[in-house]
Formats: sequence, structure tokens, C-alpha cells
Amino acid sequence: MISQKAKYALRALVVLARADSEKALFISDIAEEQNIPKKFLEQILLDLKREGIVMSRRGKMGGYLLLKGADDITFGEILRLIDGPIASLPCLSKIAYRRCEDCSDEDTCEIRHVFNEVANVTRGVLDKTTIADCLIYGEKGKIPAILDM
Amino acid sequence: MISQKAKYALRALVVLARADSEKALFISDIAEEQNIPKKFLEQILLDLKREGIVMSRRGKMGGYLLLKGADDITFGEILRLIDGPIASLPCLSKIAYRRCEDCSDEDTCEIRHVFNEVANVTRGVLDKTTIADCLIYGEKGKIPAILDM
DNA sequence: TGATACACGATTAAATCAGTCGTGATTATT
DNA sequence: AATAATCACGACTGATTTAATCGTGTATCA
Repeated sequence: MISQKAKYALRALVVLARADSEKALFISDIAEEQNIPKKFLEQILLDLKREGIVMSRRGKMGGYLLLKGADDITFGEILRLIDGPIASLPCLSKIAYRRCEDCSDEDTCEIRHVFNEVANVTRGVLDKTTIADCLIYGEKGKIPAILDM
Repeated sequence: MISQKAKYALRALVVLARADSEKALFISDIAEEQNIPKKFLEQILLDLKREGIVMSRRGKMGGYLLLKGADDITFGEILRLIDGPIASLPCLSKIAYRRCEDCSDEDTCEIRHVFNEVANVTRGVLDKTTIADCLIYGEKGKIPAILDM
């Protein structure tokens, strides 16, 4: 399960991506549209800002806007930023490798190979899918029927 | 990341799968071989027993042995049992569906489609891989070089 | 200069994780 | 029958993480 925070981050980015790229959106407007606690969203957008994904203006007429292109923001990038590694084992993480303390030898670890495969297919999806890819899903009727299985 | 508990469960099953299928293994022996806290492993094996994956004998000369065939125990099955749903969103879980309270409409949820794809590829690996599939990795030298990327 | 918006550190309540403790029940051996 | 080894099982605990909330400060526009 991804965290609530990551879910909020992704949805906020979708809202920003749909907006006029010149005009900043208020935290409160994004929060309301997506049912996100305002103060929590504030924290999230700050994280995204530190990473250079969004930018902000202060004061009246302030707000947030996308800094990177929507087609240049991958799900993988956001999830790693908010939730940490995508790999199921610390010893398989690209961004935060740690050896499993209870494991005597990585090469002969029986389960590592399996989770390596899992990590690879997961990354395959998350690192190729961008915020731009999911804009179509906003409105009813526009949904392609690739959904099931 | 999978939990430590799930990691222990999988490794314990590998040990049981490698053992003579007639002879029960002591919790303490499995615990020692895989560096698992004995009391914790006890709890884990009890969970696996309730699911009919292993069985136990009590008393002196007691111990645990596999009830199901190693080729009939999938990673997916064990992970669902110990860690819960494999899906990244509650609204995509097969075993414990719950709607996201902050989501107004599942069909038009922008991120749901992406995580549905993630869940499908992940299940693809986890539900086809069994304990039997990873027995080869126990000893050094026997490792196929499919590992990387 | 005041209203409005973002900035940011601190705090918190609840849940989850990773075990540990203690006691009881069962069985093989002596 | 007694003993010792083993599994059974509920309760407890400390640390960490999650999902926020609070309060104050700073920038900007009208």
C-alpha cells in the first residue's frame, strides 16, 4: 500500500497539470477539489517544491504551479520522494540500499531473486508512467476500457 | 517494503521445503539457521499452520513440516497472509477491498488505473512463483545469471 | 497597511511493527 | 509416573511511522 501522503501528492500534481500553466493555484483550491486536508497538502507541496517539481509564489495572488512538464514527472519519482524505495527489500533499493542484517549472503538469499523480479516489473510501470498519462481519466466517458485484468 | 515477518515466513518455508518431507523440524533449528528470533518464528509458524500450509507435532520429537507441496505455495499467498493485500490501493485489493474515502469516483480516479497496472504485474510475479522455485538458490555456485536488470 | 497566501518547525494521537514474556498443553523417553 | 522437551497462545511492550494539526513567521498585492 502506498501512503495517503503519496496519493495526495499524485492527485495534487494531476490538478496542477490540468490547470493553465501560467496561473498559480491556491493550496486551498487544490485541497478542496481533491478532499485533501489543507495543512497536510501544504507540507506535501513543500516537499515537491524542494525537489524542483513545482514552484510557488507567496502573498495575495500567490499559489503553486508546475515547474516540470507533466510528461516529465513519473509516478516512480513521486513515490520514491514521498514513500521511499520501491523495492520490497532494502537490499534491492536503488535509492537507499541497505543490506538485510539477518541475511548472511545476498547472492544465495533464496527470496532476493524473486523480489528483484518484482521490483523490476514494478519499476517498469512506475518509471514509464507520467502525470500526463493520467490526465485523460479526469472526466467520465473518456475512460478507455483497458482496465480489467 | 515487505515486513520482516513476511521475510521470515518465506525463509522458514524454504528451510522446511528443503528438509526431508517425513521428518519434522524444530522451531529452534529453523530459527537458528535463518537468524530468526525463536519466539517470533513460533508466532509465524502458527499463522502458517492455521492456513493449512504447515502442520506441527507437539512434545519431544515434535516440530514442523510442510503440509502443502513446495510447488503449491506461492509468494503471493504468503505475502497476503502475513502482510495483507498486494495492491497499492485499498480499492484495488482482491482480498480486502475498501473504497478510498477521499475518492469521489473510482472510475474517474486518475491514479487508480496506474496502480491497477502495478498490481497486475506484481501479482503476475508473486502468484506464479512458488517456494519450490527458489530452492536452487540455497548453495553458492548454483546461481543462474538472470539476476541483473 | 492590512488582508491573503505560502513557509516551516513542533506537536500529537493512533496505528503498526517487531518482538518478548509467561503460562499451559502435549508427547517421548526414562 | 515423572521428567524434559516441544509446540500453543494470549498478553504485553517499546520504537517507529503515519496522518495530521497548531502556531507563528514571512512575502506580496491592492
